[in-house]
Amino acid sequence: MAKDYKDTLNLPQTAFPMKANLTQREPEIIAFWQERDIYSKIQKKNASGAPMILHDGPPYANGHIHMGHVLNKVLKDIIVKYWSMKGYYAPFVPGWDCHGLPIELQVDKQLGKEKDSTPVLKKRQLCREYAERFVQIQREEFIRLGVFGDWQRPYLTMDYHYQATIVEEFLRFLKEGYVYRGKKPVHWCPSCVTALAEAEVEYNEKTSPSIFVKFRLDSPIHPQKETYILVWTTTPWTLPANLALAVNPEVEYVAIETGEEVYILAGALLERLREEIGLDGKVVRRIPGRQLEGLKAEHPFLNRESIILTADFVSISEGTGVVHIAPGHGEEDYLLGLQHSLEIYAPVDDRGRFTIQDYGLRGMDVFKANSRIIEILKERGALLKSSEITHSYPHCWRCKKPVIFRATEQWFISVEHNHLRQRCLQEIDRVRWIPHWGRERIKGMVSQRPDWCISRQRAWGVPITVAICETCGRVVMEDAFYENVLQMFRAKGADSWFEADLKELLPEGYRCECGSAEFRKERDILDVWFDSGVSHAAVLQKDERLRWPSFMYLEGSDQHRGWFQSSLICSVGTRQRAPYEVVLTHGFVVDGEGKKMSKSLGNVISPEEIIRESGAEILRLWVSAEDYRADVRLSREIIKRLVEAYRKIRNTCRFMLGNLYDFDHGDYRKHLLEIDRWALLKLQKLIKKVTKAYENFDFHEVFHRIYNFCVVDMSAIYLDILKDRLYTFAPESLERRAAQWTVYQILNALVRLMAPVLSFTAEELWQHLPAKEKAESVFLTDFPAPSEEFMDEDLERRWDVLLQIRETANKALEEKRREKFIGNSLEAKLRLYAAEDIYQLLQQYRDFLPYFFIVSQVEVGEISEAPEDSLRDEQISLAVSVDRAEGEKCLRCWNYSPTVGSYREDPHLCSRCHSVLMSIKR
RNA sequence: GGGCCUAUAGCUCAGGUGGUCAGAGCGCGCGCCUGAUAAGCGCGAGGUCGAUGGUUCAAGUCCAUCUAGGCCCA
Repeated sequence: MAKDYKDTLNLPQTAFPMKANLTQREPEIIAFWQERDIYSKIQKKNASGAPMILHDGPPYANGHIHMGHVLNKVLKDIIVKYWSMKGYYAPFVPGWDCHGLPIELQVDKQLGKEKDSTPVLKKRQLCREYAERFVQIQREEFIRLGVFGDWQRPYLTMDYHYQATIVEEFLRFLKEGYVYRGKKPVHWCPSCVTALAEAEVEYNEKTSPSIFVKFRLDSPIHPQKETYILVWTTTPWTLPANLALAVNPEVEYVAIETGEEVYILAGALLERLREEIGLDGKVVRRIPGRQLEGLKAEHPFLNRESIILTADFVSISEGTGVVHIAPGHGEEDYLLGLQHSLEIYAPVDDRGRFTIQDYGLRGMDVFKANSRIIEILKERGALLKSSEITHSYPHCWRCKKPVIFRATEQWFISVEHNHLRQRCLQEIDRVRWIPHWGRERIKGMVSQRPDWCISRQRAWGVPITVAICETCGRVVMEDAFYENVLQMFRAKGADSWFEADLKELLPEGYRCECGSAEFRKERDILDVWFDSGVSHAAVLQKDERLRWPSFMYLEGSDQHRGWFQSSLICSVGTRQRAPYEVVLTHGFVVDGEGKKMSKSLGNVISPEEIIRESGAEILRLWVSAEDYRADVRLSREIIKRLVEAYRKIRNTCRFMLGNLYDFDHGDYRKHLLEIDRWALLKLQKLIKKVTKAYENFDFHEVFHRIYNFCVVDMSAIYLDILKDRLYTFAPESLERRAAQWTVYQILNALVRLMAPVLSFTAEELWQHLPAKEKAESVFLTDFPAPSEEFMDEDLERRWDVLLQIRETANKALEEKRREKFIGNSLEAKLRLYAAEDIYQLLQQYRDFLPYFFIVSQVEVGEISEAPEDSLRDEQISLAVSVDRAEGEKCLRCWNYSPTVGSYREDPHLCSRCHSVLMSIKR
């Protein structure tokens, strides 16, 4: 029985487990961070560093977090951690958006029948409790992701001081003349009895009537026959509010003559309408749209005239090319109405019921009234055709019922006042948008957007704190009054407004300019987008932890219309500049096929299930691996791949750690072999690339670089080759120490490079990393900097060639393995045949080559000597052939050597191992 | 319907200014090893670069159209 030499080897030893068991370990690491208060220590350490403020956009305090939240918060966390390790002062103060309709509707739902009888303050209290609950839930969920931040002191838009700031900012707009009251058609939900913001409306399929109506022209173009202009609409209920008809000035219209009548419509649509509504008759005239302008038509069933106007928005892609205009019931109608001084007329009440007497319409629900209107048209002979169509129609995002467009009294912020729109556009040009197209996107929106409707007729929000004269309707503009309001808000929150007595807030004896002393409180509340829009003032400016303006806002691309824009308007309007220098946006989370995640498709993957199955670290890896500029895909397969990638990175680090168990921490840089220098060179290049990737927010490159470094440079090349040296050399030999020193440098840097992304694993590794002295947490260390000492381009060039030769050698070895000529590569002796440069290179590395190829022996010859059956690399004129290694297998190092058998007491040892054992014994 | 965006192997990603740019890693298949072992190593097979036209001597790479998908808006 031969001796077992295993215990004479230096095999890796580490307590760092191969199996991550993230689900269990992550909470322990979080507890470690919390107990040691690492976040605060980071802030203290960087207190004097240059500020880099990433201002957290507040998620809505409703529901559990989903993948979109994960993507967003982890991206922020990666950036903040990177900045922090770079020494910048980069605190992270998370926030929540707490007011608004969704929460109020949840509370209404819980209240059931009592919702209408519940006093407003009671309801607000319930809303507050509801929001509080989800703030706690989401906070825990965000912490669970390993996101660093001041979680004990987040900002909430319902905090009293925040609410006070909302009022303060609103008053700035008021005092500077941006705020006005006006009638304007807004999305109105008759079921929720409120105006809705754009963001509160969603488009779903709906079946509507599709009717063709004729309006009789006052001035017929035919001597005997009446002339009618044809109109198509899908909202018959808006016809009572019809005040005009619009044609496109650039379009050619035709008059066609039928039996008794003449009809006018767009020429391009004639053929289609012949089929669709059975229009017959021949064209008797062609009329440019602009010539129709100013003509007058009769309302089909009311005693009113309808003037013909021209408008560019009239399209000839459907209908008749003539649009019925009701300025009180449509955005474009409204704008056209303003231009021509039409009344903004909307005879519909809060609950969507008609307020006009005619035809018994009063009190009738407008959607139900459609059929009645159609009947009336039929009776009046004004209906040409009636059918139904299914089309995309706006619905209330909460109650899911169709909404109407209805002119009501609302509060607005004018985007034209003081050239606000222009100033915003200038700021947009100054800000850096990532990706760059974000600029075009928000620019398009800002240049198109209408005035901001900031009022809502709901309970859960910050009231519009104005007092209005009962007599003349003037808004009180008295500073003392507003000072009192603000004092009250700071002390008692927004609820106080609802119970406050105006008389106590107004200066004693205060009278309106008109002489009246009677005032009423405004009851409308502010749009929640105003709440979050002023976070720059409430948080960045007032919170001593932060600075105004911020460096970066980072949200999903939907926020071009949302928070990026409301923040911009709020900040430019009052402070002349954007609250951010850089805006970074990410796409949306979609499934493996690129489809959106939805319950109905059944393709939703929740963060909770991934964390439960694989750990939050896998989610973090997912965030960094994907290119967030486009939509981000998530599927079971993607997670599976990432789990495997994670294991590879972890195991590579574990192996390095295992080989450092007895490292003495001396400085062995003077004793490095060239391959160590090569590994360190690769490390420097990695540090440079990864740093650049972090700087450019290209996190998927961070992942790919680190991963490839682990897989290729380390695992497949350097570490594989290093095993012989680490295991078989004398523990304290300079060669082995040099290898350990190199491994230590690499691991120490690698851990910090990955820390912003793989935070849990980096911390776990850090705690296992042997060192004389080290920081308490990996996050209290500096981000690695490349060392020029190891940048050696000549070395790199030589090694590129050597590695190419190694590939060819591997192919040759594989061939022999297939033939069962060898198994382990150590059973082989390689013969390399090369010419000129390559020959010289190989000669130069002669002694190192067996280790490099992990074979027992290597011989180098001239290319001309290469045998016929050798494997050739055409690119570099190289030939490789494989023989059995000479000598016997050394039972210690497993290399084959003729020296095995030379030692009587150890007949199975090679000379190298023999001398190692001798030295150890000594 | 409009604005912005995306589309390279099964997966995640590379591919300045058009001319070895069709790549990497993973996965998969086939082996080796058993001293990183629920690990490690090697080799191999995979793509008409979403589709169709066009510009050009030459196009994933420029232009147009279309298809699919996403966000926002109507």
